[in-house]
Amino acid sequence: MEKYNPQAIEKKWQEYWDRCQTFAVSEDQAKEKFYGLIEFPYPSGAGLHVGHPRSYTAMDVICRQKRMQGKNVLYPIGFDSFGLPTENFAIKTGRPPAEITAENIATFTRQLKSLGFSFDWSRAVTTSEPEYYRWTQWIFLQLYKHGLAYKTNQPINWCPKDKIGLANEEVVDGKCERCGAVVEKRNKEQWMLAITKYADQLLEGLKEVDYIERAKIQQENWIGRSEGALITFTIPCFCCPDRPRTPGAVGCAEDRTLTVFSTRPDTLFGATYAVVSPEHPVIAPLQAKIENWDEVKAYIEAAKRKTDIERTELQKEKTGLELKGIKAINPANGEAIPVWVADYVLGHYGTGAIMAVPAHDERDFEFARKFGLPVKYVVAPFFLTAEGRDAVRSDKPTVRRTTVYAFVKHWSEDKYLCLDWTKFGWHSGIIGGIEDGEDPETAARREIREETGYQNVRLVRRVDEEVHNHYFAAHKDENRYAVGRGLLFVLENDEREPTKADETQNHEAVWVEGREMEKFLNLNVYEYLWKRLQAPPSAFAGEGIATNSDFLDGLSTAAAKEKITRWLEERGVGQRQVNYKLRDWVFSRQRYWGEPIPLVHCANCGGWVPLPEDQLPLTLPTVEKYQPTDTGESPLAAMTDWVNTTCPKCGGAARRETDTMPNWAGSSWYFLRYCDPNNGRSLADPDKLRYWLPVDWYNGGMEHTVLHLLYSRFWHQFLYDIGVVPTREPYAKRTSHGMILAKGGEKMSKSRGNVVNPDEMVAEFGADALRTYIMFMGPFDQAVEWDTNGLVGVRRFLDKVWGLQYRVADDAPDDRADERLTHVTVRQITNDIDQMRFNTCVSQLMIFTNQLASGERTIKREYFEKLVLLVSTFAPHLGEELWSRLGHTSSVALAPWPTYDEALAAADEVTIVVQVNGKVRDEFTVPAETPEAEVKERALTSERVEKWLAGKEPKKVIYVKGKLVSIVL
RNA sequence: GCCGCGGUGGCGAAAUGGUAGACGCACUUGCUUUAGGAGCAAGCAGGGCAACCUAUGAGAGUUCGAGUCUCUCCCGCGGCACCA
Repeated sequence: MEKYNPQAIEKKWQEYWDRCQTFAVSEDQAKEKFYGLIEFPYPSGAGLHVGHPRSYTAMDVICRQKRMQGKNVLYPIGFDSFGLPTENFAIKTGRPPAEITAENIATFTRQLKSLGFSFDWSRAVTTSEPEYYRWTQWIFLQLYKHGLAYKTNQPINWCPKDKIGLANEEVVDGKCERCGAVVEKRNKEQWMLAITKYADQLLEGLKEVDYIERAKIQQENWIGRSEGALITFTIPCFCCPDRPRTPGAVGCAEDRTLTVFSTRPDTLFGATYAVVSPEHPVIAPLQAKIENWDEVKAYIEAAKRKTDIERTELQKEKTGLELKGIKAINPANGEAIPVWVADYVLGHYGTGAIMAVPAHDERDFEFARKFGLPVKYVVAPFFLTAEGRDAVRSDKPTVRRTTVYAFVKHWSEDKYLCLDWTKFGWHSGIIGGIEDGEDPETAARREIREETGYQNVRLVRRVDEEVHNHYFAAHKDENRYAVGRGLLFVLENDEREPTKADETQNHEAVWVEGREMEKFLNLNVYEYLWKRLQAPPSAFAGEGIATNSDFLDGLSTAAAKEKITRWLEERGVGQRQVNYKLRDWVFSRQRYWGEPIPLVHCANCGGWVPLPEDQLPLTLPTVEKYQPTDTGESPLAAMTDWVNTTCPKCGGAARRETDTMPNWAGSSWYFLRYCDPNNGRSLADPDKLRYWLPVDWYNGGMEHTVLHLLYSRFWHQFLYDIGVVPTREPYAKRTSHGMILAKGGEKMSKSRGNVVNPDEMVAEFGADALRTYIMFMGPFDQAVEWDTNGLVGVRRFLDKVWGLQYRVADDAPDDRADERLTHVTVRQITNDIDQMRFNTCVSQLMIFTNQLASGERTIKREYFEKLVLLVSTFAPHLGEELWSRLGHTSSVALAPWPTYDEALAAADEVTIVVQVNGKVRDEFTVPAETPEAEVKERALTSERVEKWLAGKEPKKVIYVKGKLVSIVL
């Protein structure tokens, strides 16, 4: 008997796959295709990380299964080879990035091949190769020609020490990733891609794809769509002070306007001040009229000087300043409100100005409290009782009432006077109607006296907003629409008069402990008011019914939004507006190691001229120094003979663009190139794209679910719109793997010295053991900690599988237990792979193997063959070796996926558990098809159960087929 | 603060609302072995002599029955972070 020697067999089969091109595919119309994709690696100098094989093995298992199930499987690989680490290494060593990249790719290739992935290596792409980036440049030109690429002055991250523009990814906590200097904002001309034009499409497309929920949510949040309205306030002139402030009226030519964006235009009547961001253009022209200009100027300048770090640190405490002498006229009611400047309002979102509604926005509320600005409630929380005995009845009239809801605290103890309505099942505080001419406080005092007899109360606190409540009042046999106010009193002493019988016939006054109140109260209005009175004052940001809002009164938030927006539009002082958080994509990098932007600037032609497509690729020239120049331009800018060129349009002198593209460019379309990697005429042949697209299943890291996914979807949707690709969405399905952490739950990193090297693991335990262990570690989508001991255990399992080959005998006797477990296992693996439940797959394979290995017996060939087929997806080299030893001459990767029979997987006997009052008291085994009555009878007559029955007659006996009998006494 | 994901033995973890802890690691005992990160057999949540009892972050609820469903809270991780 030979020993399992992974090092030998793994090498043997890797050479076999290379030689036979086992995994090379072509478009085969007769077969159903499956396109599995993993994020291609960035070939860093550090080599492969153990995190890479988690994703690659998982997709490899899936692809191997699909292949065995008869699909034409494309599982490609490539290298995302433009990037900063290589460039930084080049700057440090003076070696050309292309050379460094080639070395790193060689290392990665060796490492990837040593792990036995079923990649189609013949399709490998490298983004830094001119044959590849020729098409990246081509796509850019299409974007440019369709008006989606433009150059603009844009603040960028500037490192004052390195004198270089930094990409967002290079800024960590507001500091330069490399030198630690605090990053400044500087304006620089930048190429931008108008991804915001695709915001709605990108959002819409998410509905038709099968992405894990959190990836969708993150994309939605990033796009950040919000619907609302632009509302124009007037900043009136000073020349005609007596002019009446008619809402929406056209005034003097000296009037200025201030337009704000709000998602809650329904709260317009609650706007008590307006705020502009420090960079808002309305401020400067008003300089002469702002009485405290010096102060304002200083504030604005201080805000400009603040770095990102300071802004985030100072976030807790809001600052701001009133523009004294300036007022803004609310277009809805003509009210003049103060205008403030504050940096809690962002210059780049919406219009850079807001109407502040402190009653209904937490941030405005906080600001208003700090600066003593008024708070006006215009939305009332609304409770509609739709179910139960208090549900509004359509056959009864609704009566409108104004009501007070009062809580009365005991004079010394923490308990409250409440009403217990025994007949109606209500638990409330003191409640009563407000009579004509009464204010809520007087009404509450009167009700307290009438309903409880207590005489002396003192008002402690009131809830500012109205509360609306629509319910059926059983004691009056009518629906009530109650508009109420909440008040909290404290009882001063125990002076009490007798109450009239007719006041108290329905309810009884009771004392309830403070901590019991939440449980005691069972009417939603009271529960709400109780919580509101316990908590510190705050804004009510929810939806409800408009109040104190003139013609909006009584409307729901949705209806009020609609009505006010139309009203504003009719008067030309507002309009519907959709806003996005998403901003255009900064596409320039002042770097060397990226795709050159194929444009030239021609003074004669008056601007940018694209290179003709037949002149692509515009190759990256060889430079001597990779160091950025003093001006912060790309090293390319120093190459005058490259920069100075002729204009393709007019033939005159022109200058090349020296910015390069960001790292995201090449990875935004690589999955298209895989479909036709050597095409010299187009980025890929349309027929091939039509065959392979969309990607059926794309797995990658959570860190790429926002930017990479969004950028590549944007490019793809654009390419769809111009007819280059056949599908609107690139990826039909997207999943994500959890990270592999070092022992102790830390991230693996060179500086911590806790990096696990896959090469060492392969050398010691074999690639198959490593792959299987990585799949066994834990749930695929969760972070897991590395533990080499676990790898030892998996290696033992593979040893055991290996050993089984010597037990196979064609004359082995039938064994029902083996047969059943074979079918159960095939069924489970078949289903679990698709659910990415790889850890339970491996468990099941272990259970199956353990059973076959148990005892001293021979095993049937059929069962072992099925085991080998299943194991081959996780441990392909071992699978191939055993498969060939079983006498097969073609690759196990191309063998048909094993089948199972539901009937043979079913148990012949089942264990029935007997519960008495929910506790397990006995169990017994019966044939699977035993009738219910018989099982119940056996359960009820079992000796152990009878002991618990103690002669009592069961109230209920529940039977769950094949599982349990539950007896309720 | 908001959003998302988690919390189960010494550890990684299993468990269509139906016997909690499958499978693996570590550990213990025995056999075998010149040796081993080797093999085989048995044990392994806690308490109790036992019958049994108690256990899935805490507490309530729904249910004949809850790790699983509902609510409230605590803790950990990840993302966003004044987005009007």
